[in-house]
Amino acid sequence: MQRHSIPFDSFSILFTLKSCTHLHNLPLINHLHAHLLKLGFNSHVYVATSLLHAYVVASFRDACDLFDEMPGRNTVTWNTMITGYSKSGDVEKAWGVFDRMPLRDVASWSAMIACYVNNGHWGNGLTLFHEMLVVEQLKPDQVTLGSVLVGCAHMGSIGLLLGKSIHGFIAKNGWVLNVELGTVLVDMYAKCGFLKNASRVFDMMQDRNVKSWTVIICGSAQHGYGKEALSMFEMMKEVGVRPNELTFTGVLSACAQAGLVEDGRKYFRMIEEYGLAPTIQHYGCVVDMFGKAGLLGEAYEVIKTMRLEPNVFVWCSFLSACKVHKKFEMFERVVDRVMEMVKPENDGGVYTLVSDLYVLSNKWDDAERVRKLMVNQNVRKARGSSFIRSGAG
DNA sequence: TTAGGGTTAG
Repeated sequence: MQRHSIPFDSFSILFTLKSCTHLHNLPLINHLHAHLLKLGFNSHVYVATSLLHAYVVASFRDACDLFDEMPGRNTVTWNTMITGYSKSGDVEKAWGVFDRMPLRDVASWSAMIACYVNNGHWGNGLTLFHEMLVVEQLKPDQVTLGSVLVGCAHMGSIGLLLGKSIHGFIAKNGWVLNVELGTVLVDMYAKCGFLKNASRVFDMMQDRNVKSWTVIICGSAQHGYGKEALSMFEMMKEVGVRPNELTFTGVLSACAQAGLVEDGRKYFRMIEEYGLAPTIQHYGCVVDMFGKAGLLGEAYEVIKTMRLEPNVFVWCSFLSACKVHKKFEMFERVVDRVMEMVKPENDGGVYTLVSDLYVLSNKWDDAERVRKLMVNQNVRKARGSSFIRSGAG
C-alpha cells in the first residue's frame, strides 16, 4: 500500500482526535471535523480515515455519511467500516463492505471474522477463517486468532479441537500470549469444560486485566469450584485490579453454586462499594443463592425490593427453589404474577415449572390449564418453523 | 511505519 506523509499541520488535530475517540466525545469530533475541512485536510485519506474511525466509535450514522463523501479510500478505510457495521450488529452490511472492497489484508479478514463471531454467527466465523487459510493462503496474526478462539468457545467439541490446535500453533511459533489472546484462550478452555487447561494458561499469562480474571472466576464458578472462584477474586483485588459488573456476576454465581450465603451477602453489598449498580444478573444470582439454600423468604424479599423489574430468569430461579424445597405456599403467592409476565417467546421453561408445581401441590385442574397453554405454544412454534422452512409460503 | 482488525454474561 502506498504511504503518504501526513500534513504536518494536522498532527495536533489527529492527536486530539485519537484521545477523544475513546471518550465518545461527538461535539469535539464535529469541531475537529470542521477544522480539518477548513484546512482542506479532509481529502487526505490518512486524516479522513482517522476521522472516520472516531465517528465509528462515537456515532456510526455520521461515519456512514463521511464514508459516502470520502474522495479517496484505502484498505484501512474499508476495514474501519466493517468494524462499524459489526459494532452496530449489521452483519449483512459488513459482509457487503468486505465483499466489494478492492483489496483485503489480514486486518480485513480479522474484522469480518470478528463481526461474525461477535454477533453470534460463530460457525460462519470459523468457515471464513478456513477460507482465509486455505483459499487465500493468508497467515493469521494474534488478532485473527483471538476472534477465532471466541468462536471456538461457543462451538462445543469442534471448537475445542480447533481451539487446541490454535493453542499449539501459538506455542510452536513462540508467540507471546498477550492479554487479549490469553484471555480468550482461558475462556475457550473454561467454556469447553477444560478448567485445568484454562488455569494453566491463566498462570502462564504475563499480563492480566479485569476480563482475564473475570473469565477464570466465571469458569471456576460454572464448573463447581465456587470457593476457588472466590479466592481468585480476592487475589485479583490484592493485585489491584478493579472488578466490573461481570466479575460480580461470576462471584455471586460462585456463592450460589457453593452455598456460601454469608459471602454472597457481603459481595452483593460490595457491588455498590465499587461504584457499580446491581444488574438483573446480580439479582438473579442472589435469588438463586437464597433459593438453593432454602431461604425462600429472603429470595422473595430480594424480588420484592429489587430496583429492576424481575425477569423470567429471576422467576425461574425462585420457582425452582419452590419446587426443590416444596414451598407451595410461596409458589401460589407469586404464580399469577409470573404467568402474567411470561410471553411465549421467553417462556424459558416457566410453563413446565409452573405445571410441575401445580401437580406437586395437588392442583390438577391448574396443572392441566398450564399444560394446554404449553401445548398451544409448541404448536405455534412448530407452525412458525414450518412456515420458515417452506420459504415463507 | 504513522489510520484500521482482538478479550469477559446466567
